[in-house]
Amino acid sequence: MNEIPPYLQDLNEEQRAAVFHEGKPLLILAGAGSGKTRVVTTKIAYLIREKFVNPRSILAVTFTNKAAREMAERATAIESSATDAMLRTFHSFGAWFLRRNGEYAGLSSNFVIYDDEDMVTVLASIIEGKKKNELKLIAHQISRAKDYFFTPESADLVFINHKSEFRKIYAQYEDALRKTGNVDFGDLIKKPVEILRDNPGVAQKLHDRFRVIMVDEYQDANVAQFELLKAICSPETYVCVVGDDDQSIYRFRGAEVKNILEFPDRFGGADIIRLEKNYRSTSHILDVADSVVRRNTGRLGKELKAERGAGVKPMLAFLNDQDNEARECAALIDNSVRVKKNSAYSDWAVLYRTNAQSFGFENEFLRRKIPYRIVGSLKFYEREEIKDALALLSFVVNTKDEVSFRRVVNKPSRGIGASALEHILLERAAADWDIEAAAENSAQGLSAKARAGVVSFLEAINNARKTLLTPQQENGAQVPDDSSRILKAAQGLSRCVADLIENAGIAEYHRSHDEVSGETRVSNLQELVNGAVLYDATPEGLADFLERIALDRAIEQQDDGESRVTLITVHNTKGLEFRRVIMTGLEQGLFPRNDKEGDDLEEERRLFYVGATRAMDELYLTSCACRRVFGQTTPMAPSLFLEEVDISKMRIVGSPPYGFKLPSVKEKSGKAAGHKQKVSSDGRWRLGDRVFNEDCGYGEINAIDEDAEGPVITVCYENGRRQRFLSRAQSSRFMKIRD
DNA sequence: TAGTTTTAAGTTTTT
DNA sequence: CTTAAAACTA
Repeated sequence: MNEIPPYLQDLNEEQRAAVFHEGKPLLILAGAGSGKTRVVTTKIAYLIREKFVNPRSILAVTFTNKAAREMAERATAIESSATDAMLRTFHSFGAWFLRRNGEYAGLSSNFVIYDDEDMVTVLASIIEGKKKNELKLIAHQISRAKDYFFTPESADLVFINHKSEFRKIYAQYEDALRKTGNVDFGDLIKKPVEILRDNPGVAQKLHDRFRVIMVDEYQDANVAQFELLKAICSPETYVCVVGDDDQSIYRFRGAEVKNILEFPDRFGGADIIRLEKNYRSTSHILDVADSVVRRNTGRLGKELKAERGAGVKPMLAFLNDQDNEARECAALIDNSVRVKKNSAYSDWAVLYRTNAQSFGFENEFLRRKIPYRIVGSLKFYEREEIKDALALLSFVVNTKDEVSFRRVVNKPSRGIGASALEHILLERAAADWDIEAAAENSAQGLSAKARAGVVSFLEAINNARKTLLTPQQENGAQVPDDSSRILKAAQGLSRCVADLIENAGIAEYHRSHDEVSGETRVSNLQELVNGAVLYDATPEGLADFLERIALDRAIEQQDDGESRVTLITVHNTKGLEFRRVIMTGLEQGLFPRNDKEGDDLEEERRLFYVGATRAMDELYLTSCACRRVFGQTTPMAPSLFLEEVDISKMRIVGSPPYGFKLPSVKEKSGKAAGHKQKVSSDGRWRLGDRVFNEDCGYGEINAIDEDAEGPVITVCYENGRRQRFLSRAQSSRFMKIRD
């Protein structure tokens, strides 16, 4: 027996088996916190170091950029040459492939990637008289179709939308998209599969390059991604996928759990290794998470064993409203960091179901000076001025880009209205679908005003292109000495981007348009410019920059080493862990979302499971009695999950709203617990009495305390409000109702 | 036709 | 409370 190298020593038996495994395809079923990232990164290092596999022939695919980065970091820490392995998301791999082989699908290497909003613009250009919401739905369905690898001709398209109209629109959309020379997200997966299928030579080259392929979070792969995986694997490729069916949370995006179930069949009798030892969470936390997800039918089922002991019980807090929730979370964190020696802000994460919920926490944390960072929050790249600037850049890169052209041609106002626009676009057919050429050729059909506008637009584009192609000229640097190269590296693309935004009048447009918000918009543009600093001032550099933005919208958080609380959506936490986690907003309609049922409800349960299993030491759940929605306070019922959860493993604080019965829990705990009584000392009130109040409606007496001033009564109303009052101060506005 | 004011409608989750 | 569509004015 060979001696075991140190980096393999702390692995358990199953983990080690997974790392050493070779030959047949391998499916690793890895529960939450069972060390699967560790297995993948160790395996990469092991293959390079012990099996002399060329790092360049290893491909590891993940679902988020963050996961890809983390994986690269950890693998490189063990084996430095792992830096040459390719670690990408599925989409980023698809883009990488298409930049090199797009010609086989009629794409040039400078395509840009359309987001959902751009899809809607394309649809709007081919369909008349549909509202934006309808177009959004169609765009969504086209995305789904591509996730399932359906073409406009596929018979199965009826499962997405049964109308024959949809088939027609999908076909027209594909046609319009092709003319722009660009791709949407779905194409990044679908087109590579088609190219590999139709061009054996291309496939052969790829098969020669990648001998080892690993997929992380495999439960989130959709049908098209599964097809891509098959297409990049040859019989000689070693394939290893890692996943957990209980953590599949992207069904809405076409993820198919059956990819996991069918993997052994589809990949010729794969070996299966289960990792069922959880090293992350204490057992009470796991029990709480498991008690909810076990209600799901149709799961592989597994016993996750906690290796860390029982720990403290998770806490469930019933609170009044979202302001209360923000304050309580802030107080909890602040207190913990202040009091406990071993608690830092960075140990904490506040989880929520929707991005919109982050606002309340941000405000409160700012007020209390609690340092935080927000993960995700796509808002920045959705701002109008940013989209304008990016559209301008996209058009410079690809002058067939109709979506971007429409967006910026008349911004600032150049007198080019709808009719002029249509005229220019009609000229495209004679100009090989190049819009810039079409605009040049369209002069005679336009009004004098529009003609002048077109000239000024073309000028701006041309200037931009000149700067991009010959960026060094402005320095007059004949000798390419070190200092000019350093200068170029430091300025990168950002100078060109800044010039372009100025010259094309985007910045001026926003400055003059609205004095108040104009300045913020211009400073947002400046931030975009700063982001371009690392990229070359060349068309390729620009294309790289745009791709990064399209595929990885998480704003680069500067790591100043300060310890910060993490604010994050539950979806975004996948693959992360925190010592202390607060899952907020456990209310019916919010989490789980609106009356989800069947498979959708099961997905929400898995989401709960993912969130809860992020916690290592402490888990807190909050549920509010009411919440502001559309600016109006509306009553909320506690989440269904709070009825399903194993309550014996939790501590409860506060009392649930009117009418909600926790399964087998004694009355209420908390402050009043010590001197709780059935009847008030003045005999006026009885615990559990129904009462009516003009302002709040029906309610129930929830607690009776005795004070120096006499009895204090607490009422919970059906609308979620709660009220405390002195018995003797109560007037006739209150009516008692006997059962 | 471009820009503003009024009115109606509406909240997932992400590559 | 915010955003999109419709209606309106210069």
